[in-house]
Amino acid sequence: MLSETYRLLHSAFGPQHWWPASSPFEVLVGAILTQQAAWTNVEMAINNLKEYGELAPELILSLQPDTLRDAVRPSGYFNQKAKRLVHVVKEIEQKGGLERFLDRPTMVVRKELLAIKGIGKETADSILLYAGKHPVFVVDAYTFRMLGRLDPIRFWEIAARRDYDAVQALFTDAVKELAHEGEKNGDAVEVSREYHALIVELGKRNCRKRIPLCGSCPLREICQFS
DNA sequence: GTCCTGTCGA
DNA sequence: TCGACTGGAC
Repeated sequence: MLSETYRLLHSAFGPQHWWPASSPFEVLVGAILTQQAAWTNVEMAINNLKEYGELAPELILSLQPDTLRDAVRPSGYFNQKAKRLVHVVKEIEQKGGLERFLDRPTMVVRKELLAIKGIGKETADSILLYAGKHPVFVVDAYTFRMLGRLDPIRFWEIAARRDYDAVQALFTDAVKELAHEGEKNGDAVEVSREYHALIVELGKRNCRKRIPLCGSCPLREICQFS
């Protein structure tokens, strides 16, 4: 089911080459700024930050609080996000810097990320998958929505409950299948990166919240909602 | 369940 | 003019 969904999305939308960032640290910053915000707004915020220099831990920690707040303003929740950024960057610098922090067993890093205020499961998994190369699946609002519509009998409950772990387990199995289909899909990291990006694309193009566009949806043949 | 917030498109 | 946006903390 979810393997077929991947094939349909991939052949309709093509490779997404995510995350749109030029360094692991930029992924970290973007992962925090994109919480409940449109990516176009996050790009504005990141460009603002780059006005002050190379996007690096030292830059975040050297900016005055109100300067930082104004820079991230376009991404919304700017008071929270400015503080969140500083706190997260401090924590990770204390642990030896992002690269070294990430270069350890997946579940060890994940547990430490979740212990940092401002990082929940989705943000932690985004950082693991796109800043590091850890094979974890990122579940977001688009994923819950797609599942709840695709097969309400099976998925409505966990989607309505926003059961992150249950949904992640479903996709982890699908990713495992896809990664074992020879060379064509790539390994678990590649498939997970691509799959999440494709679901986001689906959420924006077709599986929209209020007015879904089912007529042109790549999943229309297997979706109960259409 | 509620708060936090700017930007864009229907 | 309003809903939606790759959530998380309390």
